[in-house]
Amino acid sequence: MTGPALPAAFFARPAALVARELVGCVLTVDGVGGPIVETEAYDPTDPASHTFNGPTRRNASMFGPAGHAYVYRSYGLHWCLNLVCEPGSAVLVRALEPRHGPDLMAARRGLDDPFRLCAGPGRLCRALAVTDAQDGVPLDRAPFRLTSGAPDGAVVADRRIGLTRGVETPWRFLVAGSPYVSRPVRRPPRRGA
DNA sequence: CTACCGATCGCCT
DNA sequence: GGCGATCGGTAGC
Repeated sequence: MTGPALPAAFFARPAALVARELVGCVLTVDGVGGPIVETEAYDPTDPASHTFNGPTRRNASMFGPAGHAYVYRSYGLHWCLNLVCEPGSAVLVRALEPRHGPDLMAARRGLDDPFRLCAGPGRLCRALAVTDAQDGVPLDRAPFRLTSGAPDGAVVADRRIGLTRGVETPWRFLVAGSPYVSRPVRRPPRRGA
């Protein structure tokens, strides 16, 4: 795991672009993590986004500087990690390949299956020990490390998961055929995509 | 394999 | 007071 950290300028762009390019990049927290295989994009024009109705206490980090974390609690139980892009926009990190520190991840998750360890935003945060303690924290320094990398296969766009609004927006990006994603592609990739 | 359900709580209406 | 960018267990096909 070497190379420079992704700069803030990488993030200060439309979330869908950043989400697409983040697939293949290597994310670790205190050295634990691996290559990102699945992301989702959210922006303020999107009814599924936490920022759709403007700034609130919870989403404050999403209106903060690009290249910082936005961590929120989901369903009162789980933490979910986002990477802040343009104001009010962010990329949800949904899955990664548990390449670095798999034993620690397995211990934190109480489970052994490498294909389930980080397959889903809540599972990933549990495995990487991400909580609201990281909300608003910059991504270019400890405990985070985020470096560029090539995806292990073709990146395809698909509908996002678990939404009731904005369901048609194809802003989920994943490595086609990867066994580490939370769910396989629902809608086949369009030719040329 | 898919489907449903309960857990649990901060946020917003 | 209702609801959700989820997960894991259980039931059923």
